[in-house]
Amino acid sequence: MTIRLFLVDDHELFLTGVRTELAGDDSFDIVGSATDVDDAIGAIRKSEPDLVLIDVHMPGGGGLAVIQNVAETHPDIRFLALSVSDAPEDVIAMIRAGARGYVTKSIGPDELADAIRRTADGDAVFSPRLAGFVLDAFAGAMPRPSDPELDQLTPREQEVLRQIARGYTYKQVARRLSISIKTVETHVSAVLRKLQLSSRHELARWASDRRIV
Amino acid sequence: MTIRLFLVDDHELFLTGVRTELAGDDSFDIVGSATDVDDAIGAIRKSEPDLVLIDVHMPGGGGLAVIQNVAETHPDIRFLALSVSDAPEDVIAMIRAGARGYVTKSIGPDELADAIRRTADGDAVFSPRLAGFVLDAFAGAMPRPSDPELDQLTPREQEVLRQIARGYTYKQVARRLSISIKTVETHVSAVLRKLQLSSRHELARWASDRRIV
DNA sequence: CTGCCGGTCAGGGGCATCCCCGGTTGTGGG
DNA sequence: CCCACAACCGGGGATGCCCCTGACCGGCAG
Repeated sequence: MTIRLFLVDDHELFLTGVRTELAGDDSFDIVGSATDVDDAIGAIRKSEPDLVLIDVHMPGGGGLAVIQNVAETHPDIRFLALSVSDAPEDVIAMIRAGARGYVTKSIGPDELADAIRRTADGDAVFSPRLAGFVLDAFAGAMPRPSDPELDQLTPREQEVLRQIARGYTYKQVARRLSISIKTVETHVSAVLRKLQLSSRHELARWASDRRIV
Repeated sequence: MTIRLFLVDDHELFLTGVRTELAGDDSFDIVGSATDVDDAIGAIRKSEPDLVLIDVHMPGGGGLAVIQNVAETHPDIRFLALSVSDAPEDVIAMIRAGARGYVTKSIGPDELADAIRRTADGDAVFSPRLAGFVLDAFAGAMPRPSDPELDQLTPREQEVLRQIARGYTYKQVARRLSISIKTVETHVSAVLRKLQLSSRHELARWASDRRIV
């Protein structure tokens, strides 16, 4: 059984690469390709492929827009995301939109062919580096990457830390959390001591380094 | 006269795309390719191509490391950077390292062929979107992007701003610049007023947004 | 010569930050 | 039952931050 494949990527050269590499394999039938979001949506609806290999970053909304549009009318079409990015935000966004797999462009031709086959079969395929964190992210209601630095803070201290990192003064934090200024000071002192920092400025840096906002 | 070409990209599929698209054109002779930094350096030294088409972002130092290594022994080999990124830092870094051109991967096959030919001829080739800012950056000894926000600050105020943005206290800034704390306060007040900000926290954010460090 | 501007500095006040000390309440484990 | 701990709340003090007013100097344009 051949897999009817559709390719979407705004880089023509990359498109050519995939097309060339998969040409020798007669288990694939490339029924079309597109280099921008609007073309992709229209052409996929017409050609009704089994699977769409789709780039994440494209002008006009990216792969996200394509998946969301096509899935409304054709929920049976599967999507395999293919991107240079291995950023958690991108992966999460694509999976949420409905992509059944996500591989980075550093993948080799053989692994790509295998990934396509397995995704078409119903598997969820991820590049090795991504697999771990995707499982973390979705296992049991998002139990966070568990930072040992952050874990030594009590829940309330973490809450105060987030507010301070956003630039609020003690007074503002107190009002937002409905506690007294003195309590905020207590928590901040504890946070600074536990994290070996000495001022709210360092704290703000520390937090932004860890994307806590 | 055929151009001896060497390809470097950690994405095999992209490599295939370029190779396939350029195969029909007999003005190019692709003498080799590599998918990582170390292989590239060795293979380029051996094959001595006229021009190297090189990816910017790669594990192990990226295209930068390749150019810097090869240029030491083979200053006659030209480099054309090819990247998904159109970030100024990347462009500047590659040009400084010695690349003779920089195009993004969204380029079409025909334009790529043309860019290679022109770079080999001695032209400096840039993707249209990049051309403007590259000229800005290098015109007349780097006269800064001249931020109108920053220009309304006196030189001394800008100096103090940088120190504050790095997280130093007034006292520390005073010592570092060999002036009194009161003078630092005066400058900071002026900066905050001119930039319509109200605290050193906002100032730190403002500065980090503009990469002033 | 007279302004004007950039850079320097001082006093004083208001508030923010951070630390020290102290305290109460509630929860859960030995 | 007691102890540890999280969360809450105080006083007081040292310092940092930010603003205001006012001042002095040197250079430069009108």
